[in-house]
Amino acid sequence: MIHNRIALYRVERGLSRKELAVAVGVNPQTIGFLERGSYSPSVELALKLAAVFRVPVDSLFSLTPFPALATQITSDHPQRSESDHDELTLPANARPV
Amino acid sequence: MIHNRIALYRVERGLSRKELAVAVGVNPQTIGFLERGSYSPSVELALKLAAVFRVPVDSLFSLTPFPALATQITSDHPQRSESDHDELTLPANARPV
DNA sequence: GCGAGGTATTGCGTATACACAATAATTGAG
DNA sequence: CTCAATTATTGTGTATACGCAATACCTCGC
Repeated sequence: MIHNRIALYRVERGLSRKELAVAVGVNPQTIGFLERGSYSPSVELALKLAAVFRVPVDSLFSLTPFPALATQITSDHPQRSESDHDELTLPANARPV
Repeated sequence: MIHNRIALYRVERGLSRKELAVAVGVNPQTIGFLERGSYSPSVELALKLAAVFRVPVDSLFSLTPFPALATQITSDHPQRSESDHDELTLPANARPV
């Protein structure tokens, strides 16, 4: 089971699915499928998505659920600590967006 | 086209293909196939491999060829800089939420 | 010489990632 | 309201990731 933050990053960057699809060279439906179901694309696609968002693959895909945003945001202008982007220690019942 | 450093990391850690295969839950032939051909496994498998080696996915898989070791090694006992493990194609300005 | 462990290679079967088409539902702008 | 853009959903087809079995090669220890 794979979890991802594609919808999150996409919306944050103000991209439509079609735009993102074009950017990584797949069909818009593939993006849609990726965002709602949790399915595991090829690393190639994962790398392209990560490149578009300019984030490491590990912050886009995870074997464990991503924590909900509310549990991560401590301030509107957080000073980044080094290890913010990885692991979770939180309940699995929290729905990642 | 996908490139990877699986053989490199595996040998470095002193693992056989069978051991690595067991560690990530696939067949030894799959590891062998991964190491010689350049093919693109699922992110799930990529994440598991990265977890075994304790390195980011981006340092294990890349859309562009990895530089030969000789071009990277500057000293037999390098002092690790913060961004050594992150790769060539992506600038290190990763901006996690 | 022998056998054992690691690897390479081939072939076949199955599951699934992804393409593509069509339609419907939703929302926002006019 | 109408129209357009985005998204959701369903269905079909193809390529390929991966499992599994069998065989062969190479190197090392006996």
